[in-house]
Amino acid sequence: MGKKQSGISVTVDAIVFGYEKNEGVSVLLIKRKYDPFKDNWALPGGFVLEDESLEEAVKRELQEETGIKVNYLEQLYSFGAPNRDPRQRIISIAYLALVKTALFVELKADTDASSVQWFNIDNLPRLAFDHKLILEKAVQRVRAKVRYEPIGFELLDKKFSFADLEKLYMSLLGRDIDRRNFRKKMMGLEILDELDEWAKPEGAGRPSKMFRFNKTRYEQLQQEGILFEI
Amino acid sequence: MGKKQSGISVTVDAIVFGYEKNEGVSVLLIKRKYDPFKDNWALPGGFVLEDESLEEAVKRELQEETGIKVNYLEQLYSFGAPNRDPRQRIISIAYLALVKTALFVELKADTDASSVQWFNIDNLPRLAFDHKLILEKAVQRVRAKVRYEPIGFELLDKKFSFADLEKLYMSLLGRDIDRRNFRKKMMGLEILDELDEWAKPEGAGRPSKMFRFNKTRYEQLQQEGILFEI
DNA sequence: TCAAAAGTGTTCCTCTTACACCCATGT
DNA sequence: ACATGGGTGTAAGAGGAACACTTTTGA
Repeated sequence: MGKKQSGISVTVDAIVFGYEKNEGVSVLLIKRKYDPFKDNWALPGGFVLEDESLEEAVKRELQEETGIKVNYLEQLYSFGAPNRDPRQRIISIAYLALVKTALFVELKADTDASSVQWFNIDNLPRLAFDHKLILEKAVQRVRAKVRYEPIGFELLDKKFSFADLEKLYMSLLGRDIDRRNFRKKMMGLEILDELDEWAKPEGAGRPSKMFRFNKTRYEQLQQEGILFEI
Repeated sequence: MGKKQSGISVTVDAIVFGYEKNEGVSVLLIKRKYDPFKDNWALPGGFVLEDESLEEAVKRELQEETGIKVNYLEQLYSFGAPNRDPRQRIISIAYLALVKTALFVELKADTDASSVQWFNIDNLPRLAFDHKLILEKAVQRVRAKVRYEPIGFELLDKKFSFADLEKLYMSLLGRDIDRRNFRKKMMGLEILDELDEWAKPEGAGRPSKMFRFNKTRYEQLQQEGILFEI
C-alpha cells in the first residue's frame, strides 16, 4: 500500500481573519515567490512535518511566512481534489484563524513569500490553486459561527466599546442591527464585564464605556446549557 | 521538502449511521483482520489512491469492506495527531455517511475486515486507534445537524409515517417530543408530501398516513432563505 | 448652541410550549 | 367492547422586532 499512494503529500493552509473598525474584515494573504502561481496571492501554509500535529504545523507556517501569532484556531475543512495542485497530489487541511487588531500586526515576509498583506474580504485579488474556494468556505463558516459562538471577541481588542462590537457584527452579518435590541440581547447573556473606563473621544460625541469579554463566565454558562445566540 | 514528510500517509474513514424503529441509531463497524488492533472493531476506511477524490476513496473503501452504498456523505473532520497510528504517521479524513433501513442492508466482509456489524451507538465495543474520538465527533455532528438540516430523512425509508419521523428525532435528540407541536412545525415547513397511502397495520391501532420528503421543494425554500429548524 | 455619538424602555406580534380528547383499526 | 396507536386545536407565555428621545461630550 506504500506504492498506491506514495505521491500524496499533506499540507495545511491558514485563513487568517482580522478586523478593523474602518476597514471591516480582512484576510491575510502572501505573494508566492516560486512557481506554480509565482507572484500570485495565496493563503499562507505549507507541508506538515512528520512529528508535528496539524495545529502545530499551521502555527509554524504562519510564524515562518508572516510572523503572525494567532490565539484562535479551528480546523475548517480538508481539500483533496486530485488536480488541485499541478505538481503532485496534495491534500490540504485548512484552518481558520482569528487575530485581534488586524492592521497593527507587524508583518514580515519570508521563506516562500515575497510579501504579506491584508485584503478586505470584499475586495480580493485572484488567488492561486483552489484558494478562492477555501476562502469562500472560511467566510461562510465565520459568518455562520459568529451567530452562535462568541468568536467575534477574538477579532476585537480585549477592551472594546459596544459600538465596536455592534459594527463588527454588522460587518460580519452584512445587515443593520438595532442598537437597542442588540445591547439587550448581549447584556442578557451576562458574558460582558463593564469596565470603569471610557473610550478616548475621537472628535465629538459622548464617550463610550469599555467592556471586556468574560470567557470564564461564558464557559460556566455553556456548561449550564445556556446558549449564545445573536 | 519531499524528505520532511515522506512518511505521512492519507486515509479516509467512514462513520456510517443507520436507523431502525426498534433499534435506534446504529453505526457500521468492521472487525480488523490484521495487526495493529487485530480482531478489534474499527471504522471502515483505508488509504486514498493517488488519482481518486476523497469522496471516491470513501465510497470505494465502503464498497470493498462492507458492500454498502451510501447516498448521503459529508466530510466530518481530519485527524492527524502524530501518534494516532502506531505504525507510521497517518492523517485520516473522516466522512459521515447516512443510509436508509440500516438492518436490511446486506453486509459482506472482505479485504481487511473479517466481519461487519451494526452497533447501537449507546452500546459500542472498544474501538481501534482513535476511532472512539472520531465516532464521538460524528455523533455530535449528527445530533446537532439534524436540528437545522433535513438529514433525518436520509435515515428513513422513502415513505414513512409521522410516528417514524418523530421516533427518529426523539432517538437522535435524546428527549421526548410533543407529537402535536412536532407535527405542526414539520408541516409548516411544507417539505413533506402527504401520500394516498396508509401503513400496513401491525397489530391494533389506526393506520398511519405515509409521507415523503420533497427535496426539490426543500431546495426551493432554502434558496428563498427559509430555514429548516426543529 | 449645535453636531455627533452613546445610552435607554415600551409595545406589538410571532413563535414556542403545554396540554387532552376523539378517531380508526384489530382482537 | 376494549386496547392500541394516529390525528387534531387552543390558550398562555416568552422572546424577537420595531421604534424615538435623552445624555454627554467636542467644536
